[in-house]
Amino acid sequence: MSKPALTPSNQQVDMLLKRNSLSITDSRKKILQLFLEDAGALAHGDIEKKAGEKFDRVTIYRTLQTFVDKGIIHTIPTADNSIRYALCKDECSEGHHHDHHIHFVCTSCNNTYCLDDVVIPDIKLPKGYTAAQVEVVVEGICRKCKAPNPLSP
Amino acid sequence: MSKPALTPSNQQVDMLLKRNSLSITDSRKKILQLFLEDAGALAHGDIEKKAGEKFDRVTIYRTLQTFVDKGIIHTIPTADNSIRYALCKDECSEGHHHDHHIHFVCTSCNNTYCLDDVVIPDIKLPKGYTAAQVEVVVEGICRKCKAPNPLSP
DNA sequence: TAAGAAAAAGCAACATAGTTGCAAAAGAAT
DNA sequence: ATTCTTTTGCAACTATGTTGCTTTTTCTTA
Repeated sequence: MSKPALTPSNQQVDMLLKRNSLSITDSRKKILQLFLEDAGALAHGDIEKKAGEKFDRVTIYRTLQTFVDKGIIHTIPTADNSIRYALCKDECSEGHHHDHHIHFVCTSCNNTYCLDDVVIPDIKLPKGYTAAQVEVVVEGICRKCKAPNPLSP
Repeated sequence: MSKPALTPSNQQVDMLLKRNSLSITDSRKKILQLFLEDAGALAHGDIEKKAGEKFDRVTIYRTLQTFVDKGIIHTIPTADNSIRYALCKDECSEGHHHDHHIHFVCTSCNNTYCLDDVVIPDIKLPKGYTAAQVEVVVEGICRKCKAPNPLSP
């Protein structure tokens, strides 16, 4: 079964905002809903399009920044110079992100997914280097885009 | 032994350009020298500054793109939405990059280094996902910034 | 080494992404 | 409902990157 894109209830979204001491506004609700509906990651541009020209660009920028600050979403580094955002898991809190999962960018559909179950392996650094955070971005073909080849399992 | 920042000879730079079937121009020589002198990675802005306002912005963009196309430099993904470039090792060729090393971003000096000796470990993806390339970016404190003799500010 | 062909640089204009200050509007609290 | 606070939208601005076209430089070869 693939994840159905069910619309999150208004209450669900409101609760999430309240839990983070954020006032409930149209733009925050709409943007948060977009994240909850979408399995992948969203860039500022995606949101601008999906929100249907309802909100000012600046509002979207500020809302995203607010969500990042609160630990609701996190940024994903990409090679193509566009910041993408995805929902954080519950362990994240204000000013304290724990993104210990890898990010997968599909070169076919151009979506970015958080693979929460894939653990980042230990990286042994040379002497003198201290790691604070490790980001792993894998490029390739995602499950959905995998060619419908009848021979492959 | 650490890499001394010796100025590469003109011939050395010219050879490198010729080997890649690139005509030898002032901007290409200058930019290539900057990469050879610098152990870390450079962003477009860094080059613009270091080149001393000698070249047009567009020329720098196009030169970097040319170098990437030829496999002389490669791009490094960063979280802060600025593309950085670093020299490729010899295995890279036109249209065929092999960046199997990790990238280290120092949060103190803000430099990016290619740690060529650190091998990217195997990442086991969920069923259905196919990896074409894996990018690992480690944030932390680099050797120079940790060193007891703080020479740079 | 001079002349023509090809490539690259420079310029201008445009496009996209992101930021800041401020007034108006919406949300929260009483 | 009124006040206070927060957020929004607007305008203007900066930074970053791209494209078309003309001039200059480099390469070729005679």
